Amino acid sequence: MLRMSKLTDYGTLVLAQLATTNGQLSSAHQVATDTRLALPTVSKLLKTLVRAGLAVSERGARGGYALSRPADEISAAEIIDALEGPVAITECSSAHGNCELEPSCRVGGAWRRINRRIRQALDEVSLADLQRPTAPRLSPERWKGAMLPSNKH
Amino acid sequence: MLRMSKLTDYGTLVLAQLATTNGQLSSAHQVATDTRLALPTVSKLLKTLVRAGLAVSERGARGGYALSRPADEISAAEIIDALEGPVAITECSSAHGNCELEPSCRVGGAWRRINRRIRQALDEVSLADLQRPTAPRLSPERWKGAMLPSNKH
DNA sequence: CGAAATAGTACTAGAATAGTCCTAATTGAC
DNA sequence: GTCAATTAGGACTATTCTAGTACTATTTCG
Repeated sequence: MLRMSKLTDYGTLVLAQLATTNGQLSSAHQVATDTRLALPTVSKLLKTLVRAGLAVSERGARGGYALSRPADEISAAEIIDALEGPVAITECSSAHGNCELEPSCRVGGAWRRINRRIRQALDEVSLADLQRPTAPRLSPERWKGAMLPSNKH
Repeated sequence: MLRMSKLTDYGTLVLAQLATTNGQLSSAHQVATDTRLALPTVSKLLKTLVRAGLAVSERGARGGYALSRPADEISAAEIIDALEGPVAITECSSAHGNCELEPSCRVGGAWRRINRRIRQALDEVSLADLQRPTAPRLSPERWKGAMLPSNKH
């Protein structure tokens, strides 16, 4: 279905959450609560995001995470790159040499063009754009009402 | 990595092969030979493509497969739809109601917009274009801007 | 009838994904 | 200095998805 993994999706939520704190540190626990995702998952994602340079962290008792840059300087493409590697709809879209069929493959070039256009679309959208709701924004009170019965995981 | 499955990739090769026969029937065996893919795999793909309406088949001793329409009337989006279901980079990109987080999700709308653009890119490319790796038929200017320096193939 | 071909479906093995858990390192507070 | 809170890193497991195979039934030509 040409889709991102769930973790990438969750990672976007995590980043969007960090974008709301205006540079202040949030603990993994805090982020997990706010996004309603399981703590271990959020923790894993945050580590990955730090390693990818999209977030920064501070250790210790009052440590936590924050965005490494303003939300409008982080693109959707970067987020996907960070969480699932380079965008490539076919295996041969990004790198050469892995495909035995390549010498006789007549369609590779076109997929690469399509890939580039997808990449372009993802480059043009920033985290700030992702955060910006299209529909009227829901108030925090409304979210509480939508709280799930059991947030186990 | 935001990618299609291998089968979709192979399916494109299979369709591209059918597009070379000018409406004449090819047996699964023939297609497998020409594409260098395994026969059972090709066979499975062809069945799927027929069910999706992209190919037609004729049974019996001199049966085989052919495209259901001219190659320039089959879009990349249709091929992906046929082989891996609707294009949807996130689970909530195509349909509502499956995501528990949706009530509190602030990024869904934006992913849907991105999804629409990707879909658009895939709609604009036909099987005939896919087959034509070096020279896209429709307005070459459209592609030139996006050309990267090291674009072999 | 028998050979050649597609149709349909069920199954298996392997890979990738999602998620959890444990231990170490770091920092602030008392 | 010790304790508690927190991130870092990695190992591990369970589950889901994908790719590929196999088998049986059906159709058609000669």
